[in-house]
Amino acid sequence: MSKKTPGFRAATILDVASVANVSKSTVSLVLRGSDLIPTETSDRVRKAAAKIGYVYNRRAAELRRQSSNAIGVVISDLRNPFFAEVLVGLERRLAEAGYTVFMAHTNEDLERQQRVLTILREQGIAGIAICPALGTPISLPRSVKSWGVPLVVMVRTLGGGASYDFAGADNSLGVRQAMDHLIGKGHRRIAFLGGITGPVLQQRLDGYKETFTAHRIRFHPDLIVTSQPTREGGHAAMVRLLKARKSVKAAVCYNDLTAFGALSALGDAGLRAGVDFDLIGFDNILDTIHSNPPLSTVDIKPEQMGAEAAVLLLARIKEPGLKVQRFIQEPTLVLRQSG
Amino acid sequence: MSKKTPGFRAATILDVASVANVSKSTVSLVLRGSDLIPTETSDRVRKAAAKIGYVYNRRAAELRRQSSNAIGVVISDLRNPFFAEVLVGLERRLAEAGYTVFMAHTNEDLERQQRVLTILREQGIAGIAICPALGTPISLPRSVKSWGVPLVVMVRTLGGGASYDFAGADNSLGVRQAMDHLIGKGHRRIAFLGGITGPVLQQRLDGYKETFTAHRIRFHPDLIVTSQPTREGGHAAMVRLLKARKSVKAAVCYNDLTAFGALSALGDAGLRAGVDFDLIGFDNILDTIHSNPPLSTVDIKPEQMGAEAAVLLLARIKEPGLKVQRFIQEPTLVLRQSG
DNA sequence: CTGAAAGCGCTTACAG
DNA sequence: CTGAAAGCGCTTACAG
Repeated sequence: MSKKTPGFRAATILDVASVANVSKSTVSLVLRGSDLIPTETSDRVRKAAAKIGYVYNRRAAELRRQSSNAIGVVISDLRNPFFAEVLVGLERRLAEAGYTVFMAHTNEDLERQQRVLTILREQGIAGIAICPALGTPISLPRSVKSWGVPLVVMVRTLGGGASYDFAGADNSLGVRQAMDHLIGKGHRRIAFLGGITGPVLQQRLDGYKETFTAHRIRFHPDLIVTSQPTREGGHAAMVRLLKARKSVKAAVCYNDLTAFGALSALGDAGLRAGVDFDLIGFDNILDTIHSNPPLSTVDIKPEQMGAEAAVLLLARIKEPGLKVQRFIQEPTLVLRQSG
Repeated sequence: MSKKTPGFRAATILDVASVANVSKSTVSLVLRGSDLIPTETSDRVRKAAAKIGYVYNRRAAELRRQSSNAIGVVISDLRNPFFAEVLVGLERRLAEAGYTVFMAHTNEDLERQQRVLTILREQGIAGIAICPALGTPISLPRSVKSWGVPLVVMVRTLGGGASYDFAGADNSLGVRQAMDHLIGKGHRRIAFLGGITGPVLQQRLDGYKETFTAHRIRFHPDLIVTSQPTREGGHAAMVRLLKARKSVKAAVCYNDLTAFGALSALGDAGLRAGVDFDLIGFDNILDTIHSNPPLSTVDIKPEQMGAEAAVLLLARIKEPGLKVQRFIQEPTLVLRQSG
C-alpha cells in the first residue's frame, strides 16, 4: 500500500469543470463520450482537462458503476514457455477488448493459488482466467461462480462432474498422431517420456495406449518412463530409458520441455535425434523450431489457445447466462528433424 | 467493463455491522486489524463477516485512503524466457510484500507501451516496473516521475542524462569473462553473434571489443554478425558466419536465445559445439542447462534480477526521497559443454 | 443541453 | 471503546 506524494493533489473532474466553466456532470459525460454534449462544449472540456493535466480516476468510476475492467489471470508455471505463450495470447486479446490483466503466478502451489484467488476477488475483477495448479479441487469453478465472477479454465481440466468454460487441446489425439507417425516409420517399441500426474498427462497417456490397441501392437507398461515435466526430468527419463531398454529407438514426450531434456541426454550418449533415435515433443513452443536438432512435435498453438480462452471469458462476461463453452484445439503434427 | 450479476448485492461493512450489532466504524477498524477493539468484539465482527460471506472491497478502501496495492509491470518481450524469468522473480517478491501486479506486454511496440502506461496511470497503481521497449525515449522516467508514480527500470538502460532507479547487469564484464575464457582456450578469432540494436547490445559489444584491446589481439569488424536476438536470428547469423569465415571456431552470443539458434545451425552443419566450435551464450536462462549440448553462458540470474527490481521499487515507494538506486548484477561465467 | 443531488463502499478524525 | 459524519472521485437519474 502506498500513498501518493503528500502535498500533491491530483486534478479531479471538479477542477476540469471549473476551468471549462461547466458542471462536473458535463465533464463526466464528455469523458465517457456521451453524445448529449455539443461539440463546442466537449472540445472546451477536453482542452481544459489537458491543460490542467487531468487524469481519469478509473477506480472511482468503477466503484460508482459497480464494474471493472480488470481480469485476473492465474498461471501455474510461468517458467514453462508454454504457459508464457498462452499468457501472451491471452493478454493481447484482453488488451484489445479494453481489459487490463492482474497477473498472479502460483508456481503449482495450491495454497498460493487460494491466496491469490482471494486477493483477486477483493480487487473486484471482472473475470478470472486460470491454469489451475496441479491438484486443484474440482470444486474451484463452483466456488468462483458462487462469488459471481466469470471464469475460464485453461489447459488442465478439473475432472468429471464440474461444468465450466474451458480452453484446451485434444491431448489424446495429439499423441495418437505422433504415435501413428512413428509406427509408420516402422517403430514398434515406442516409449513415453515424462510427466508425473495431472489430467493432461492422463489424456496424453490415453492416446499413447490407444494407439497400441488400434495397431494391435503389444503394449509394454515399462515403456512409460515418468519424470518431472521439465528439461531435467526429460533428461533423467531418457537416461533411464537408454540404460533399461536398448532396443527402443523412438519416443514421444509428455511435452516439449521433456523432449529438450531427452534431446540433451541423447546428445550426451552420442546419439543423434532423427537418425539414431526418433523423438517427438508436444505443445510446439517457439523453442522447438531451432533446437538441436529442430524438434518434431504436436502443435497445439499455445498463443492461440490463450487468445481463445480470452474469447470465451469475454463472452461469458457479456452474457453470464450462456451455456457451458469449450474450446478444444485440434492438434497437428509438425515434422522437423528429430523424428 | 462488466457489471456483476444483477439482483445480486454483495455484503458491505454495513451489513456486517448490523449482524454484529456494532457501528460500521468498528467493523472497519476490526478489518484493518486495529488494536482499539477488544477481542470479544472483534471476534464477533469477524464471525458475522464470515457468516454473511462478506468480501472486503479493496477498491473502495483504496479510493478512500488514496492508496494502492497494485503495481504495474510492463514487459517488452514475454516470449523470451529471460523476461519471463525476470517477471517470475519480480512477481514473487511483490506478492510477498502484499502487492498485486498489473501485467502488460508491449511486444517491443512503443505505441503500445505508451497506451499501457496511460492505462496503468488511470488505474492509480502504486508504482511501475518496466523493461522498456527498444527505442524508448530517454524522457520516460521523467515523465512517469511527473505523474508522481515510483518507477524502476529493468534490464535496459535509457541513456546518459536521465536519472532513475535501475536493475540490470554488468553486460560488458560478462562478455569479457566469456571472451577471456575463449582466449584462454587458445582462440584468437572469436565472433560475436546476434543483436541489432539497444543499450544491452551496446554494452555487450563494448565488452567484446575491449577484450581484444586488453589482449592486444587485432580485432576484425566483420567478426560481428548482427541478427535479431532470437533463435531464428542466431541460426541465420551462424549460417552466415560459417559461410564467410571458415577459420573462426568460437563465438560469444548476444544472448542465450541466439546461442540456441547458433547451436541448431552448428548441428545442421554437422559440427558439435564444445568440440568443433566453442560457443558461449548470455543470460543463463533455465533452458541452457539441458540444451544439446548444455550451453556455457554468462549467468546474470534473471529471476534474482526481477526480485532486486522489486526491492528497489518497494524502497522507492516507501521513501520517495531516496537518492537514485542501481542494482547491477555481477555476471559469472558458467561453463557447461558448448565451449 | 446542463446542474444539483445522491450514492458506490470504504476510512478517518472527532465526539462522547 | 464506539458512533455519527464527512469525504475519496466518480456516475447517473432527475429537474429545469
